[in-house]
Amino acid sequence: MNNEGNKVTINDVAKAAGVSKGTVDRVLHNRGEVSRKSKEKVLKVIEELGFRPNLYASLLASQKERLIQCVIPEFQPGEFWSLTEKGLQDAAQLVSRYGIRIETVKYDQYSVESFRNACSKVMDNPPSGVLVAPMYGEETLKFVGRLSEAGVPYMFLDSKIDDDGYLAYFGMPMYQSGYLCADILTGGRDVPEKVYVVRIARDKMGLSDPTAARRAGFMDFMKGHYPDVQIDNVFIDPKDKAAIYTKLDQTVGAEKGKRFVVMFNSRIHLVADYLTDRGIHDCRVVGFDCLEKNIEALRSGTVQALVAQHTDRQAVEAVNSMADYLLMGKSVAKRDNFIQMDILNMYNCDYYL
Amino acid sequence: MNNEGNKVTINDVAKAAGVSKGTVDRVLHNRGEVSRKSKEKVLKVIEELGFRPNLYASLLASQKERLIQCVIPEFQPGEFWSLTEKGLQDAAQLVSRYGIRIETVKYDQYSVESFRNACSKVMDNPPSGVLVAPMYGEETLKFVGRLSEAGVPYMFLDSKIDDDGYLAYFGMPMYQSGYLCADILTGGRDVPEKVYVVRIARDKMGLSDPTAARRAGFMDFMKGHYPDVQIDNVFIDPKDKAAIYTKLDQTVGAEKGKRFVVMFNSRIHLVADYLTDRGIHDCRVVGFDCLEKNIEALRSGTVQALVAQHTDRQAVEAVNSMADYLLMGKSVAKRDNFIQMDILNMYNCDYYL
DNA sequence: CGATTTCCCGTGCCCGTTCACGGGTATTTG
DNA sequence: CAAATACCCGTGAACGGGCACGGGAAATCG
Repeated sequence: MNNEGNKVTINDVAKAAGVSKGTVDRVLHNRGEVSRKSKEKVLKVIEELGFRPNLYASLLASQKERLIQCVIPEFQPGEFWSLTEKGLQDAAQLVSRYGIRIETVKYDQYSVESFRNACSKVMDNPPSGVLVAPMYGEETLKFVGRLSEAGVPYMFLDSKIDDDGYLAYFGMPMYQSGYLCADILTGGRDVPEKVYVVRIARDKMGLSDPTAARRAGFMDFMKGHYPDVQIDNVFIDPKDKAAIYTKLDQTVGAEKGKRFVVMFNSRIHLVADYLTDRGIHDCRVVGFDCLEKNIEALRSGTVQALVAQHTDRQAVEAVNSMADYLLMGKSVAKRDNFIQMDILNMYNCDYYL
Repeated sequence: MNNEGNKVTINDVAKAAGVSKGTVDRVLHNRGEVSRKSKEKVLKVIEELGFRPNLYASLLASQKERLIQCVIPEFQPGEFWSLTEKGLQDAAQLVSRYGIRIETVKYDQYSVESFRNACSKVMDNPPSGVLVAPMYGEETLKFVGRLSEAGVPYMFLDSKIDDDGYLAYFGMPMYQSGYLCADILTGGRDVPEKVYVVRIARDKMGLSDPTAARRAGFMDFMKGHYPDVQIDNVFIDPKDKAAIYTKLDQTVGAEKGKRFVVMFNSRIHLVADYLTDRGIHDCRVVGFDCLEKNIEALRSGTVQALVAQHTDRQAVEAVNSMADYLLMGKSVAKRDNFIQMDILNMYNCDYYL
């Protein structure tokens, strides 16, 4: 019906419905000024003829600019979120020719205040669509509430909040990533009696740890497969560089022989630096995320494996489906999109980007 | 210059160059009838103003259908090439709105004759562009020669032939994939004194083995890291199902204790079936490619890891860049595109597709 | 030198939608 | 009953590029 040489134009519809194309257009974008009778007739004809507006003509004629705003945490070059930013930029280029502009609004992930400000900034001048990487549940709920009121569609990136107005979610299965990581760390090897779980992160007061699910997956795997292994948690505040070394000296560095080390956020390179400096080579080290510094640690052999996700691709997909939605009202195929988990080691990391 | 609100139209260019838009258009699609002087002037102005034709206007005006033909081996559902086919279908949907149609022409990879036929079929009605997954070097050279003559641009998929007229190549780094595979098979484990390299493939007379480079990478790794390990080659013709079992009984099945098994093509699931049937559970098995049957073997634990590539994504990228080329004469960024190598195990395979 | 050919180039319509504008009825108001 | 007000609806000019057509100027020919 609407396949192949679909030559049905708005004029055909108009003629068949006994009205003018202006009226058909008004019906299509239901912007009123049409009698109930005409509207029904037009709708029926559209259905019968299988009319689908020509995308090109439509976009050519309505040169309106659309804006997608993306709310993500701020970052230093090379940090985790920079890959997301890169994806957003790539996507921006792709959709720019559809008259869609991408803007990122950044916030300090350690400050609710800052997140709140970012949200207000978005609301000041409501865009056509919003992508948000949420850290603060409560605040995010308020934010998306206001978006809904304003009729602005939104999607979640990376993390998801318990809400049901969102159009789509793009992220990683966190629990499974922890499980996978545990398998890579141990798989088929003689496992030492002690495994160090290092956490170098600022305490976000009152904020749930985004890697908590990952940790849970890891723990469950260990409990199931190696119940006797002792797991040492090493918690370090990253403010003080020296503190990291001191703390690692007391734990990982204090022991001899085969040890396993794992981290759940993206900062495994800090541990790698430590191990290199101290000349420790008998640790099996596994971490997360494809930062440049982590890759270097892979290449040098200090870190054996990384579990990574193409957060850039994730961002691209999110922007694309938002664009599809805005441009042609096409709602997304899957609401929750889990991106693939990649295992990187020194032999395949060079082909990753 | 050409970023943001790029409002430069063909009329602006015409005015600035002191010609009419007709002339600019002729230059753009270099269809002649333009004096050398005008042409240069126009080209210069285009560069200076950063003019990029409006895709919509262009497509709206020239409603011509373009056809991209893809020559790939035929396959049974679930086999290696089915993923490529899927990618082609996905891509077809994406570019259909630009008036581009995708058609696949399949050939029997064990018959030169069949390949030759496929090529003639393409030449009978030359398309706007061609993607080809070549198996026969000589024949492919003849084919692309004829394509060049006809002015039809072409790209290579999966394998590359020694030729220099191709627009782009999308594939996997074969040698490195073998290296990676060896690392996964052995990495950090006690390695048995014997490793079985199984090859279940029809002999393509006179045809070079596409997995040869992979084998070489594997061997080099082993030579470098485990020079004392004996590597047994097990070559089986797949015609006879029983032959597979017989041969495996004589080799892999004949031994007791920890053994390693590896295959370089996509048929590791055949070995998995054998091992399951015989109740053998102490083999470490690593193979290639994300077939449904291979994934099942991963899930059941018979195969421990797969090295895979997103051949679907590879196909999508190839089609996209061909489309970009055809639509806007944009030549591809990278000529040789190596796709990432993925490591799959039972914990991440469910998130792969 | 006039006639013909070649080489270039400008003009104008077309593609299918969007949307501002203005006009024509039916209804209400003074 | 004329005038004002709703309420609907048709018209036509964009939007930016593709391309057929035809015509003017220069070069070639007889």
